[in-house]
Amino acid sequence: MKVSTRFSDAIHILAFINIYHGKIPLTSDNIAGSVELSSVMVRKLMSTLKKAGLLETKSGASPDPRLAKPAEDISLLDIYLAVEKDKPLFEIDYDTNPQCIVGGNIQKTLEYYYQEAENAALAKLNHVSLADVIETILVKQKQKEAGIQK
Amino acid sequence: MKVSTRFSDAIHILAFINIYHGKIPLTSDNIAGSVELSSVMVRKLMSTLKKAGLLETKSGASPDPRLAKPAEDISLLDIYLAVEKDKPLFEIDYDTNPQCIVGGNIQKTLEYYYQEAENAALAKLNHVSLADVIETILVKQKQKEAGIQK
DNA sequence: TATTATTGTAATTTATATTTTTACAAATAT
DNA sequence: ATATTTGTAAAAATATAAATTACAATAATA
Repeated sequence: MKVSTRFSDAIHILAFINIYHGKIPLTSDNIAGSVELSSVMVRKLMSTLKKAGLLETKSGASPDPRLAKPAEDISLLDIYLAVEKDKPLFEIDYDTNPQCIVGGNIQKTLEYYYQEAENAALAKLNHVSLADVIETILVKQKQKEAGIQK
Repeated sequence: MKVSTRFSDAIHILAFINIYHGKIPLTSDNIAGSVELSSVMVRKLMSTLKKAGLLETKSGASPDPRLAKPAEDISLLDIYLAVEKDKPLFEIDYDTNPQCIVGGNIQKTLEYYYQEAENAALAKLNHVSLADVIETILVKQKQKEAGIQK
């Protein structure tokens, strides 16, 4: 399939809103111009983030979206779970021959080991806040402006 | 896109070969019957596993594929890297507006944090061997035969 | 109050990743 | 020799995500 960049784009949207709040009108069109996504996709993602309690938005003219809580209190895991729900990090093939010893037991076996790996990754995401991401973005921008290549 | 189950299927194939070696003819067609995958896909995956040094195969009639080393010495990470190569666990949207502070710096920022999370997951996979997986499958099969539901 | 800008959401279309199918030359056992 | 099977490529089918189109609902403002 097409590769999904929902998670990456959701972080982008929240960082953009936090950085540009009060500086430019935060319409879905302006945000879409930075993410280079259709404004409909931006609104869909924002709707999802709103339902997850990470974002507050308004309908109609002069919208003014803002983070529902401080960027320090939003972890990358919060954002990941908001947009990916229970999508597994490692996919399991559930369409196997149940008559076979392997085909009949591989799913539950892999579920266990995959879960361990997934938990380790999500725990790391839980230790990174949106504020960390924004700070890193701003540092990289200053480095760029100072002519420092990395 | 269609969801890829390459990793899951590759583990299945290796476990199947290990368990049924010497018991039934290990043709790609027989293996495909357990994985419920086309025999062409099975041969492709086996070809990939062979190139990665995990499997030994023969062409022609009476093929006799076998693990290239003991199942204890093959980790799930070895298999993952063989079939997924450098495919990232978390996708980054590289198509953003480079003129924007966020769009111009988000990729390198996320690469860093995503890498930490990915490494944590892959480290867990590195601690699980194909032998562990096979043992778990055989235990689950015995439980099933004993009428124990889990 | 009428007008304008924008959101929120659904339906359709398009793009693209993955698997399946088809095909066949090459390899090997019998 | 013949039959079986691999290894691999090309084309078709399938699945999922994003883009596009459309429009009613909402809210600012002239």
